Amino acid sequence: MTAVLEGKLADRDAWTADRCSIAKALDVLGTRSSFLLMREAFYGGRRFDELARRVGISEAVAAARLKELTAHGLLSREPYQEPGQRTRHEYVLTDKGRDLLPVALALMAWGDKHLAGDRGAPLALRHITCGGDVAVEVRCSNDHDVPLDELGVNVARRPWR
Amino acid sequence: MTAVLEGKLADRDAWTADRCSIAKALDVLGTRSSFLLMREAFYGGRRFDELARRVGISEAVAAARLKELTAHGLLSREPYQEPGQRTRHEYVLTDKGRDLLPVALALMAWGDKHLAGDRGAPLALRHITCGGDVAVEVRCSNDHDVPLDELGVNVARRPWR
DNA sequence: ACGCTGACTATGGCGAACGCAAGTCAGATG
DNA sequence: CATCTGACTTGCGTTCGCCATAGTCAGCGT
Repeated sequence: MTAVLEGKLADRDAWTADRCSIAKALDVLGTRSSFLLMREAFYGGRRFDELARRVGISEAVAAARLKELTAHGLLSREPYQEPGQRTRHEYVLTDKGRDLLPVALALMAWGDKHLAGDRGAPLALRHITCGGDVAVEVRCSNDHDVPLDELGVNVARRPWR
Repeated sequence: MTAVLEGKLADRDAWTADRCSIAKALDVLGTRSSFLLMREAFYGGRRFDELARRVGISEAVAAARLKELTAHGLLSREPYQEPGQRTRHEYVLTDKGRDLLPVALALMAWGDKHLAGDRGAPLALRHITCGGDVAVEVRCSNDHDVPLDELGVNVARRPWR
């Protein structure tokens, strides 16, 4: 009951996962606090102290993580000004950051299913335009659900040059 | 461009994310090495030294992480015996571990899109029963794709008692 | 000019994660 | 019985992530 390694990959000793995108992604989102800051960004958090407080981390750590996240391009630091206030900076999601949504929701769904206590999932997700429930799915281009044992893994065809 | 917080959640200060399933999931999968061990399990890795070597971590760390992962029920430690060999233990995916597939694939997809170098994604995923390409999607029960700004977040209706 | 507030920066300390190197232990093999 | 191998364990030192406290700095309001 695992994925099916095809082609060159069939010989497990002939390749290493050193270019693995999962590993690279984990280098960027290495820490709990980074990921939780992204969660707050999804929920609409923007201001420095608000983000730090909601995630429950010290300001020093928040500053460090936000610096990393902006350096990696997941958030951008934008100046803004409320009337009668001095100019400040807010942290807003970039496209790159927004593309993490499936990761966040997949993790949430897994936690809901396997880690939530007696009270079940704390949050419910809804598609606001149609009211349907929202889920993360592994699907193929012919609209099948793909379970692990039907998942084939290949070396990508090298795009020429 | 964020999720839409509905109901009680609309007042951001009236709730905390302390029961957040994302945070709980990150407590279990807190470290890079835990997650990469799960990746290897998806690829079919089972034996201790094989897992440690492929992930690129020391045996001491592998032992510690595998102990955590089995304690949390993501892997189970099963005895097995190859002919002419002594009995050993292998680490196999449980249902709980297998359910992490969407998380792993979502992370891989994100890395492929945003972190892969010139050479693009290193691996290609295929549905072996139909040949279609595989992707992770955020979808609603009426089969719409759900982008972030159409995602409504509510307090879950408490299942009675 | 002075204070206030939001957004940080600096310092010190702790525990967790890790690598490396060495040691243990069980059981099949010779 | 001695050896060998896979599966760990132990010990040590380093780095990393984090907290707590205190300090800085910019500019709006008075």
